Amino acid sequence: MPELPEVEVVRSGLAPAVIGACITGIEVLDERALTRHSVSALPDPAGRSSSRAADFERRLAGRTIGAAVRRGKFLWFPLEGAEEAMAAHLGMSGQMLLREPGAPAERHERIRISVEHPEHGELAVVFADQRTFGSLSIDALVATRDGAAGGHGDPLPLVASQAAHIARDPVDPAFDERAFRDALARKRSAIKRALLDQTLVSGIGNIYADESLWAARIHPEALAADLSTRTVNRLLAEVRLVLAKALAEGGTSFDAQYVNVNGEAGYFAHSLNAYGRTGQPCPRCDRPIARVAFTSRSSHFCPRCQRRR
DNA sequence: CATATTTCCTGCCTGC
DNA sequence: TGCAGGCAGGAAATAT
Repeated sequence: MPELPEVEVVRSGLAPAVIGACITGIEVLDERALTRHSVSALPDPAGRSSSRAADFERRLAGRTIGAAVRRGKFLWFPLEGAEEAMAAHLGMSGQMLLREPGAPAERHERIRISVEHPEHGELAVVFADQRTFGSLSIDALVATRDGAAGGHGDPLPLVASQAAHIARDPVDPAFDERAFRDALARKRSAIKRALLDQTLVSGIGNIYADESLWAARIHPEALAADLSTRTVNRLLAEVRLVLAKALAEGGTSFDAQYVNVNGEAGYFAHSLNAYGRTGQPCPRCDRPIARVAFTSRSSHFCPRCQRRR
């Protein structure tokens, strides 16, 4: 559920609080929140335990955060004086919350990182995650293939290794539209599946895929390769409009799953035209929105506005 | 090689 | 009131 707009709300909310802050404490309450963290190949100089939690804590303690960066749904926080970053993926239900030092544990709190900011003083950065699909990690920073900035939030051409294999997102100035069109032309799968393929374009999940296809009047099961260049361009334009509008409204919140760093919900759920509106009238033509199974999830679309062609 | 399916997880909701 | 089953789904792993 946290897709590009929601992750960007988190990034921009965290940025002023953590950039320039020194990490003074790390508490790993649930090691499942470190499933994507690889224990360093280098031996611990002090010969301490090499559990995920111990390795994560050791490599983070005393470090200063230099930036807050996002590509698609991936976040990372470069650590000053190191070729690595703390990376974060919110998965389905991950939250990053800013709390006062000593604040009581959040429901589903997995990791707490205490920081000391030169201007804002002490703060707690809390990673909470109900469904545990999200995770934090220490990640190497690697050079970008195209030499452009790694993501939004840092001009350096470096990207967290976990996010290095995914495509840039559609709001990235260095997003390669031609490469995207060419990749779609070679795909034998449906356009909906292609929109969710983070190696083609990143940041889009089930909600914004359905909303973008509705806006562009494209059937989710239309074959990607069948779309004309003009249609793909229209789709990209609608994707960008939908993402920008959702960001402006603070993201989509259905329940307490997605919230900003202060625990507040976004408003975009009220602006959805197709997603989750099965049986309700299409805002364009009043025909009931249809729902079809799509792997283990659903696609929502208007059978009149979105013809398979 | 490309594409499709399975897996991880918890909490809410529905139906019996 | 209880409880099984369905559903939500990002991305890596596994299967076709």
